Amino acid sequence: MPQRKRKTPGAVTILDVAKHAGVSPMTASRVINGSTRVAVELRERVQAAVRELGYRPNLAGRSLRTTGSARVGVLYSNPSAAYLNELMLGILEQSSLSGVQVLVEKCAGMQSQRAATQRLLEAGVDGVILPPPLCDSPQTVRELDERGIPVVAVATAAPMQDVPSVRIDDYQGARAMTRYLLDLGHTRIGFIQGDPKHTPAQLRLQAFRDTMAEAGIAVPDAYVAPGLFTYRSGLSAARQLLDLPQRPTAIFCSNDDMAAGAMAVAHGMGLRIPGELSVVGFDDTPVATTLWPELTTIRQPVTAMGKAAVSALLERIRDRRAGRSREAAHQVMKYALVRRQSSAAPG
Amino acid sequence: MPQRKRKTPGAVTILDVAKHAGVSPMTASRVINGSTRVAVELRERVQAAVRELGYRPNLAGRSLRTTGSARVGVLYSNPSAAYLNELMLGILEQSSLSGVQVLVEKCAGMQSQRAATQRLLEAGVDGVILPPPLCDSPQTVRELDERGIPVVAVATAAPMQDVPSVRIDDYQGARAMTRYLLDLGHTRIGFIQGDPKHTPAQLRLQAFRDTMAEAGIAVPDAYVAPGLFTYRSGLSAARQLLDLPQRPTAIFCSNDDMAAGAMAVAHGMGLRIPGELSVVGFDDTPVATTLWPELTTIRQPVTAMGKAAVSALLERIRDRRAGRSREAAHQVMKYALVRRQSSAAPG
DNA sequence: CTGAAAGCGCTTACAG
DNA sequence: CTGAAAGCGCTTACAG
Repeated sequence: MPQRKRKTPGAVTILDVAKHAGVSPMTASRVINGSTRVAVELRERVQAAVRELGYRPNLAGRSLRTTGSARVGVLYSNPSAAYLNELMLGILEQSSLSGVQVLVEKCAGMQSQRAATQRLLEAGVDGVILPPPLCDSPQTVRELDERGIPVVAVATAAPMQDVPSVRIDDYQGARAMTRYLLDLGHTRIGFIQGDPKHTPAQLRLQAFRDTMAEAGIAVPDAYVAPGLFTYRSGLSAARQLLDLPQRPTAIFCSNDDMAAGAMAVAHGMGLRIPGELSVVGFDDTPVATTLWPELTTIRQPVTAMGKAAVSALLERIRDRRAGRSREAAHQVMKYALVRRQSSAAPG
Repeated sequence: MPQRKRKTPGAVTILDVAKHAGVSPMTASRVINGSTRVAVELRERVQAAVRELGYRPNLAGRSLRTTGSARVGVLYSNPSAAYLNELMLGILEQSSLSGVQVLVEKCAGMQSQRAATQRLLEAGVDGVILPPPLCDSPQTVRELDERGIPVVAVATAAPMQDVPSVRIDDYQGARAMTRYLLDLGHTRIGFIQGDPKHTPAQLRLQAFRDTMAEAGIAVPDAYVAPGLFTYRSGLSAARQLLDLPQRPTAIFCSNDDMAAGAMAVAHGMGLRIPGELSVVGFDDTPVATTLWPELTTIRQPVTAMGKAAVSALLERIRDRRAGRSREAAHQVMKYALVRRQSSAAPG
């Protein structure tokens, strides 16, 4: 007999599992989704069948039934390319897992932001993810909120009460980094600020100041240089700091891109890193490991945050469709201080 | 009446469109998918309905019917983090659009590669995407092929006859870059090779040699330094080149990461870029715009290549399921020479 | 605790 | 050229 009915390899469905285990598809579904209300024996038979058949649920089928047809928008303005890349990786990965579509809109300035929001709405998105710095724009959040579109803010340091957020504790992270430099023996520590409109930037600076004050070390005004999170702004800030008569022995940059800029300046001036100058960053984007020496920084689990943002948003969307209403969840992910070769005790 | 039946915003289905246009869902489907076999009048009514209702097809529903349940594997070994990030972005984006699932496996060395392949097969993937350098591993390709798993090779410079591939023309790209440096007036041009096991690396070197030869300029052996596509290898290669008694006025690096390394060395030696040394790269990853000065490089549309790879693989999978067999398609994407600030006429 | 029925949104055959 | 029927794989109510 010609193998007309032969399944393509890998096309094991939940019906195959059910048949193989001698149960109904429903029972198989319950086991696979971890429902407790299944007899132990049946559960084990289903689990065995899943293993033997190599079953993997088809997410298109699942999401068609559960989420219905969800669409998630991402509205961003001008974050670092590397940061956005990593975040999008997480967003797309989770979207694919959850079977939702992703629409991305870029905007620059308030006017183009209204237009971008409009495009997202016309495309029928059911919720929007706001990466920094838009996560801190009350107008943006309000505009979406007024139209009944759920929002999740990513990496805001000042989460709004009723807007779910995914973030790390920027204050504690910057505090840990400052302590680390102090413990190495540095006392003349320069700081390059991030974009002051961006709440994490404010918090990182505050943590730096507080930690220095607690250590009883005065920070001259000239030791805190303005920056905008861009490489270019890191360059000029570092020049400012390194041209001081009494220059710092360490520079704490509010992100990795600015640290890359600071390193370039130091290299240009012939300063050895970390021998004559320690440079540390924040975020741990791919740039950190491309630099030489590799950058000591605070690891922010950006990809995981992207995934978490999608999950949080979907939960919000489902609640809304079901007419439920819950308090906004604020997820604080773990940061990590990653020691690499760009920092050492002062020479 | 309580709005029990009210649709959630954005949940416009093809049935809504059909009703609004006064046709059957099938006719609506045909119009939406661009079938020509529809009367002009009906087509226009459907198109109007799509516009007015803001209809967007639900891809989960579509893919459930068309692709069935496809799963795509990505098997990679050790490419640059930035390169892989960009590629994955394209792969995930297209997968989400096509409603297919993505499974990613990393391997290092032959043994772990067999294990990774095994895991992908057990997960029931219907096809595998091979980024560099695995795209050039005949063993890997053969192993998958023997089990009847379609493969698409990304960024191989030596596409195998019967394995579909997505790539740029590395030879022409490297040729264009070499010409560009020659046209600027450079004659002492150093070259940092990529991993010699990687076919694009071979081709880029060959193009460099050929173009120099055509220009009648001899390339001393010492001007071609070995590298492995890593930042670290770029560092030592650049040291080698810049320590020569008669050092080059320009360095052509086989990728951006190595160019970043070369720049660091130049900065460390106090060489001004591009005044005293031009540095150029290849790929245009995010690193290129993070460096200072920003890097002149060959733009490879990596994200688009990721999308194209998924599409090519899906086509292959569908053909296979339908029992069709076609010749393997080899897609050559456009590169672009991006002039930035790291290159200039010799000082 | 278990299962038969129905349907998520879409498109592939199959009739006209 | 157009449409009624069926089904992709899964899970949500609804009965027992």
